[in-house]
Amino acid sequence: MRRAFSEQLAAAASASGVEVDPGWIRVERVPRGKPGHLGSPLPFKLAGAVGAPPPAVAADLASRIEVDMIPMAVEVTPSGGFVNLTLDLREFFSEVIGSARSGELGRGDPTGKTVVVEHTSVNPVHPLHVGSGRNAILGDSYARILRFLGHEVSARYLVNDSGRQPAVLAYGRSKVRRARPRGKPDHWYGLIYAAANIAFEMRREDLPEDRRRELEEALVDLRRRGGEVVEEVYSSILGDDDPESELTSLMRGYQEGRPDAKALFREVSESVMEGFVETLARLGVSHDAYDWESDLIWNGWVEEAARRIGEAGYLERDGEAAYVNMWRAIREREDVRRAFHLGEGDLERLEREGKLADVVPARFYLQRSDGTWLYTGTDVGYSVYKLEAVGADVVYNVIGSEQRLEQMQVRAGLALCGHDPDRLIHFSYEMVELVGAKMAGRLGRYVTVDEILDEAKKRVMEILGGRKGEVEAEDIAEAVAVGAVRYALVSVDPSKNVTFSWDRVLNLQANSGPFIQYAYTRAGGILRRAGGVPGDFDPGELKSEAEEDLLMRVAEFPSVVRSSADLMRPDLLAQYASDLAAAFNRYYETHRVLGSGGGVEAARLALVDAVRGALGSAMDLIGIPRLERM
RNA sequence: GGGCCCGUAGCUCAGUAAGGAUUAGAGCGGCGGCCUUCGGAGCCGCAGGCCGCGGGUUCGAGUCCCGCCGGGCCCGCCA
Repeated sequence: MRRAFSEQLAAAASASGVEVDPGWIRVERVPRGKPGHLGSPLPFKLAGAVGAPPPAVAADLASRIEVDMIPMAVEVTPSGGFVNLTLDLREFFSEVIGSARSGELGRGDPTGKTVVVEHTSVNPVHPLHVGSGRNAILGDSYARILRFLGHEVSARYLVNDSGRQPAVLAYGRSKVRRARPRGKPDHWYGLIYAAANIAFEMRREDLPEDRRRELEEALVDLRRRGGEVVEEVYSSILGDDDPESELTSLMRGYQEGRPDAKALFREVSESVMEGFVETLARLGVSHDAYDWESDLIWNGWVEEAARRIGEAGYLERDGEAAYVNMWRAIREREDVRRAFHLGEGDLERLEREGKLADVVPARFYLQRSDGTWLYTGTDVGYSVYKLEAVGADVVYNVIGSEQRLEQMQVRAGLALCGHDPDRLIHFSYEMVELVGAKMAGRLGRYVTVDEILDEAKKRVMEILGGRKGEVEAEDIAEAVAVGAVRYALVSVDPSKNVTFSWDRVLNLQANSGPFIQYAYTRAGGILRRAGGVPGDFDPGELKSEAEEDLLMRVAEFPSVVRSSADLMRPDLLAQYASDLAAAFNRYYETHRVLGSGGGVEAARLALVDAVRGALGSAMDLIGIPRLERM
């Protein structure tokens, strides 16, 4: 309908001598007090070209538009410099309500496109913290959104088990072979990893004094949390003759598939992953597949990628180490320039200003001189795997903004393997900071997703008091906690850094997950007490401003879903859900539904059901659990 | 040093993608009401803003362009 309106506007414009692209025309909701329902400021744009003042242009355009060609439209009126469209609200509402109630509003037909969303992908060396939580929740929400729009979505987790970090953990683990994990495995291994990592860093000869102090502080905290095990890992690595080369040989052994290394690494990584899966399941985050980095190496995908880059003529060696000659590639190939988002002439400009090295490092290393693969190398292999083995048309990598350069390098690698780099898209988000300090997994300093969920749940239990049976209270508290945490992490624009605050995450009032859940249960409550919604109703009975406003918001749902997908902004849906919940609460305070009688009651029940449908869909897309009672 | 991102009430954030019909909106915190016929995890009101600063483009700029200031990130044979 909006499209039909745009097309009519474009046709009218062309009749008066100006060609415009219908997609370029803005159509928005008309503010209160102005005529019509949808309006466009197009006349302002055209005024210059036509040589007439905007109101005259508006009148001219309005007179040329064929109202009959626009579904559900009754009238077109000029209003100042705007052209406004009046809808047949009865027909419009009847359609919106119908599709909102069935949950189909905004859902896309199958597109036949396969889309990979890689998200979470935390190295299995310490528990999930708020930062990884943001990734998991953004990624999971985005996967849900794309699925809703009709794409075949495969959500995937890259288990990074072959790099230096897992090797540090495995090495630390080897120092306390007999110890049995206590508590949740990812938390226990997190302590070992941090202890080992600190030991490695402490041995560096050029360690600056302030860094040493920081490490010592972290160690004190670790000892307090982990006791003997921490101490043993730390002191035995400090006492080793040459832990660096042992680490290297361990890593090489694993990448080559040596049985002893394999047993050690897999034991460690698999236990940590068990902990992750448990936490992610609590959050309602799911993956269709876990791809192990080591498998990609053993199955030859990584080697194959390197081979193709070599075949293309851009793989060079520095001893055993292998790297891509990026400058030559970017000079010679348009697709590699595109991988770095460089347009026509950008390269020349960078070269002229001597800034090429600042934007594009000359060498992109795939392999170390000891023959082991770097993360960057396996990532190129993985990207090829996603396109060829998984069959993705497009891949979204949900990865922190600090990996922006690496992601462009991988895109370049993909181009050199013969694929269009634009099929790999970096869904970037900024980091979560703690108030006083930065989070540092390597030092064991983080706020974990588990403790946030537990704390949120505890607070909800307090509010629930004795109101519910114990089992029911548990379930409700868990669902509310999940809603609170997910909302807190999904509701901020991914491009902004967020400072972690307990107040924000544990907020149960307006502008929160629980606020949305509450509005949803209220709507459900009305419908439940009514014992069903009459099949027949007349939307003409919905006459008040609040009702019109509420329905217009429901009607906006499809375009919000579309925007959140196109812009990679799941937060738009969180905002939408919160606004719709608030509008519903206001409506609830001022309009009695049950007992309003006859046709009015039937229409209001249908409206409530429509709100419940749209709100429920929005909640599903950002993973806020629907609750019937709370 | 260079590149990318961010800078809106005391605090946490919407609004910037496609500049428009507002008087720039929420929440938290503060103050005051609704002392609950559909569930009060709610609703209503008050106080609180040179939209970082300075230029420019435009009929119109929080939104676009340029410069500056402040914060974050990247520039590893780490991930």
